[in-house]
Amino acid sequence: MISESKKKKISESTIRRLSLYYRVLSILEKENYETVSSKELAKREKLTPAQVRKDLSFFGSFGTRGLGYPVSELKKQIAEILGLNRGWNVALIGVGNIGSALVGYKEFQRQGFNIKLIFDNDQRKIGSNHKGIIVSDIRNLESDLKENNIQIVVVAVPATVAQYIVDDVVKAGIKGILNFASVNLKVPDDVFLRNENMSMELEYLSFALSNLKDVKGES
Amino acid sequence: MISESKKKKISESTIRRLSLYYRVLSILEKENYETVSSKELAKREKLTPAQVRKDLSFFGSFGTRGLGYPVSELKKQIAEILGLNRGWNVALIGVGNIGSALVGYKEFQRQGFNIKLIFDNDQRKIGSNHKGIIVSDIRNLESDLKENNIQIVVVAVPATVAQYIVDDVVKAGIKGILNFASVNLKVPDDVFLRNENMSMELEYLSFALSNLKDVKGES
DNA sequence: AACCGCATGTGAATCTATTCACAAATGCTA
DNA sequence: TAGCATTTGTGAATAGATTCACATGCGGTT
Repeated sequence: MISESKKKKISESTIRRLSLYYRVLSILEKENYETVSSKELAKREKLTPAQVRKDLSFFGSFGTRGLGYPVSELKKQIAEILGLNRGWNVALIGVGNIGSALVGYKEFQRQGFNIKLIFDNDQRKIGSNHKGIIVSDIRNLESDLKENNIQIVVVAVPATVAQYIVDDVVKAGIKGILNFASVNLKVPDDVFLRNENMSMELEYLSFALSNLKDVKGES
Repeated sequence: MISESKKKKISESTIRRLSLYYRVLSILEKENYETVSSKELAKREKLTPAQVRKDLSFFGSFGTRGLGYPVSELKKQIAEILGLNRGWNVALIGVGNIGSALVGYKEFQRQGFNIKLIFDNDQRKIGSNHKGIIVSDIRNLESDLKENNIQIVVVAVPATVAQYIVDDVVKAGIKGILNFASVNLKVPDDVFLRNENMSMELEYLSFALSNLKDVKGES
């Protein structure tokens, strides 16, 4: 909101680091820090101070020379940038292994992601109660998503059906999708799709352990 | 094993893309493709042909000019590079929401990651059976890890205790750790730590949806 | 009110990753 | 076996991200 002509494009890495800063700031706030330097912030997430300052500088100048950044204020600013304090209506599709875990995942609520609807196609699951939410029939997907003003959909269905599901999700006008299925989904250009590929990090470990020589480590 | 003096360091992005290639090749193999071009491979994971060729070229030359890459052979080669066909003994710590989901996550076994041990500190969970594995007492962590020749540990415990757990894991001589707790863990330089931060992707979506203008989308 | 120490904010320099572009090699066909 | 259509493999060029380095400005102190 601050700068009106922001034509600079922010890199993905910067955004991901904002998430990290946000997390650290939450902790610092609890530890009653008033201010924090880029040096300290960097140390806590194993980054460099210059990186921290550069990242933040894309969005404004939040610090005070000689002092550092005001913890609570900066946290608020980053929440604003990331859109975390507006609250998001989320729907989850698929109540299998991963789906069930996500329903109970506290971290999501904490960040303003509220799971409002859960879908499945299994008659035995439909109607059952998961943490206070009744599982809906996938056949009502499109209308339910619209009626409940859902903004983000989390897909946790088998890879074989994920594309069909996502096609329907897109039809319902959803613009943000988080996919846990291990498959590359096609969506229109105006839909944001992010993939959570849990095997990938294990495979990275596998590679690192198999090639100890030429690898640094750390995510 | 092929080249002896591989002093070139492979970038993290390249390794992550190898995972993607591996996934596509598995599918192509099932679809009975004999060969595949860098163009087709690229299309299936929304990358560029040059990127695919460059990535593979770091490890050798697997293709045939004019023809493309032999699907099964390349898949085998990538498995070798990533260390996927040797099989890994994995231990899971924490049988909460996420931990339970991971025990049943088929994708892991498929890639050669075999969960051999499960730990928890909750007396009600210890001794119980999860998909054929009896939950062990966290107090036996160090000895159990050693006795069972565990190579990779997956940490799915609350953020507040994750560092203590990891310290013990490191003491047991484990060199590969996958962390699901939302906290930055400290480990020695010779230990590979990867973080799976599930909120991060949602936060990215939140940012993208809040700033539709200056964002491209896609993970 | 002048000084000192500290830490930000940011252009410039460097380093890294991606893409380009083309020579080299292969299979196929006639 | 010669020619054509492909597609690899890779240096060189480009684009992008990170780090450097320092002028700038703030707070505290005397």
